[in-house]
Amino acid sequence: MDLYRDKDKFYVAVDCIIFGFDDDEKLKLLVFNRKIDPFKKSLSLIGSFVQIGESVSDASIRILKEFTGLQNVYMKELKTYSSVDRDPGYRCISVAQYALIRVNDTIKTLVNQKGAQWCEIEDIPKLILDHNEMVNDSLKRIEQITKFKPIGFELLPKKFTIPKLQALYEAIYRRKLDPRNFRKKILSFGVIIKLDEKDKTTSKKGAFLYKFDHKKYTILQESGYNFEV
Amino acid sequence: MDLYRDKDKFYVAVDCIIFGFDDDEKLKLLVFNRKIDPFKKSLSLIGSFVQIGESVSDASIRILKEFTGLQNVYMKELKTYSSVDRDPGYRCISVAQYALIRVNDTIKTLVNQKGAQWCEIEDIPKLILDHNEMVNDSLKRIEQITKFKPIGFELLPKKFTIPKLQALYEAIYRRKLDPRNFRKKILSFGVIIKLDEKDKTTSKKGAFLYKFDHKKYTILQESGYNFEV
DNA sequence: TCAAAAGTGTTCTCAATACACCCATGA
DNA sequence: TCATGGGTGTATTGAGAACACTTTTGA
Repeated sequence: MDLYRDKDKFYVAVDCIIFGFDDDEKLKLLVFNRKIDPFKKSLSLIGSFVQIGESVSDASIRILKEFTGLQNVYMKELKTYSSVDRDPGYRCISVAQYALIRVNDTIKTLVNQKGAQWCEIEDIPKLILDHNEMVNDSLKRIEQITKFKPIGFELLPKKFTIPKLQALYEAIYRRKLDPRNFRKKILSFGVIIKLDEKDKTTSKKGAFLYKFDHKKYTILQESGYNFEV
Repeated sequence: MDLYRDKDKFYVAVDCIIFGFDDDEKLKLLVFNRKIDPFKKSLSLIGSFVQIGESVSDASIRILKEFTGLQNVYMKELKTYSSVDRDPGYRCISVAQYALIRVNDTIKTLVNQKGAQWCEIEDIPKLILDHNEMVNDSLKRIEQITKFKPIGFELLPKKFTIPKLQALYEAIYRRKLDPRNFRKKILSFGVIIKLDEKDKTTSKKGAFLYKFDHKKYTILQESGYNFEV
């Protein structure tokens, strides 16, 4: 006996809003150039159908790995998109997930091989279905979260300078920040460690490199210092 | 040709975490006494399968109306629960939604007729599947949101006193608040209007009644005063 | 020597907190 | 008249915002 036999079933998809940060200090979005139907030759987020033997989050981890080779990425659920007519072809519910990654050459190569590309946040093209809405909703969410949680470290290399970190936050907030206040606030979190090296690629004087203190961050989080939204 | 024919399909459910606030100044959760299989005689959240012709949010509005008679309720998506083994019987993805409502006698009667009941937040029984997890996640979320958004008004009658509103916030935060500071902060939002009436049911002196200024609230929200998380 | 980015300190304002007494009234 | 809950004001603290100059060094 199937108790649920008269219930409707749905295709369930995940769509990933993947933000990348590169040396050019601009926030980018990963978009996919569709080579097959449906929506051949259009742009979309990267996504996939959820398979019966995986959770929604498993599915998003799977496709993120496929397109970028990355695992253990900062990725969170945004919300579900389920309007009856959101996909005119098929009744499909999508769970949007946003992720933040640091872009390097390996990733760039893989992304290209997969037929995807990075586009600038200030200049996002028309995407299929409700994907532009998903991007806008994610941007809002990330702005909110960075107010309470030092989130940007996922997007930077292991060693980074404070001016680089500031550039990242400016890209996320889309406005300029005061360098003195920014430095003060970031250091007050107490989760970055100053190194003895300098990065001289962007100035003659050179800027000190820092690293993220994962241990301290974990301890802070666990001791009730709750950033999470 | 069905492009998606080889893709898996899922039962999709909504489960509603409905918080109610009553004259006894305690926050309550609406739970359902299951009279049929699966999980006959267990307690669960109220929920339903999403139907092919409705969105997830439509489904939650539908069942909230069925159990409480209410429409236009403050209800938000929490997140999806999709572990492969979350429901041992069937592969089902659930989207949890939380809602805040004010309890009155009409609602109490309807809730009882439907085989549901209110239980105190401090003393939530074992619920089926991952429903206890959903409740805990909602409580955290609501606590977060009330920090930035004057949310509690949904839970009070049209006319209310400041001490009542404070009792509600104390129920949500599960701690005592200072009456002077609370009053100052609430009034500083500028979204409640003092009336000429007093409520004398809880004290001899009586407390002034206030009403929520929906117009002003909407204007504030629209003019970029973004409370939303 | 100078252009260009890195680094530093102080003041001001505002919001959050802590805290104690008077008021009005029905019983 | 008094017990009960309603209502008010002030001082303190800390975080965030505004703001200008010095340092370093390769070109």
